[in-house]
Amino acid sequence: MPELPEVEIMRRYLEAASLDQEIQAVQFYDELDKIYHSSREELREALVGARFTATERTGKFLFVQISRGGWLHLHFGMSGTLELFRGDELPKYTRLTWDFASGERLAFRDLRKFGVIALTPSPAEYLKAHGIGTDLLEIDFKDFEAALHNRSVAIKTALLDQKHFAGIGNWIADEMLFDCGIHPQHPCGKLTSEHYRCLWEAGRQIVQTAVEADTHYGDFPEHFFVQYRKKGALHPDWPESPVEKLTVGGRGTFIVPAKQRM
DNA sequence: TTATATGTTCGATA
DNA sequence: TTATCGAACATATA
Repeated sequence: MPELPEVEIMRRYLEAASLDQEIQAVQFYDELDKIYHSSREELREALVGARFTATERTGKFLFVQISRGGWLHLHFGMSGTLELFRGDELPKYTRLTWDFASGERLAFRDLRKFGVIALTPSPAEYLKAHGIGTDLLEIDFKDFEAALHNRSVAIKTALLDQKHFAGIGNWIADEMLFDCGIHPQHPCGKLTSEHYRCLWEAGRQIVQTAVEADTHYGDFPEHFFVQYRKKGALHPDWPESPVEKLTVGGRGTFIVPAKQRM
């Protein structure tokens, strides 16, 4: 579930669950070591006996400051999530736990193992090394437009690219394009300034609404496209134009054909 | 059995 | 050198 709003909710959850608690142990449950981008030894050494003291987030990239120095980076991939628990019964798909002196344990769960757990000297350094742009809520319209206006790729592909602005994922991209009545395969650079303006505003509004609803889809407004994001579904504003599925940039993409013409 | 899933990275190609 | 495309990654479920 992790796009910008989901990661923001995770950031708040992690703060509430763990800030300023002593980390008594770190335990590893991914036998492939797939998601540990720092070694087990480095992670243990950096974290055991330390505390988390602050958090930061850019797009889908979460960072946790370590009292002893340095930062921990968390990325949730396609299926990562955090869950607080107690005792020996691990939540399903737990890949790592931080065990606090209080007896509470924080699990990093991740069915598909596309997540990342890594040490880094600072968020800025990590983001620069990975070519990640400004958070979607931070970028101003001028820079947003500049990042899009001279490109030839499909607009949806450009929205999903984290290089210039970060945080948009598959469902938010579809939501933005639906809001603005833009076909996802429309060449990015051929849109008008009004289109870019609409996308910029829609992106901010969608993210803010999703965060306010705790990313619980059931609490989203009825007109949110994500609620009808499946083949054949009928959006209440377009009952005569069933949702169609296509593939754009290798990603499943849903549109209301009558509203989103090329 | 085959396709798909809310993401990123890497190699090939233009 | 830069931009774009497609496959790959690991696992469960329809």
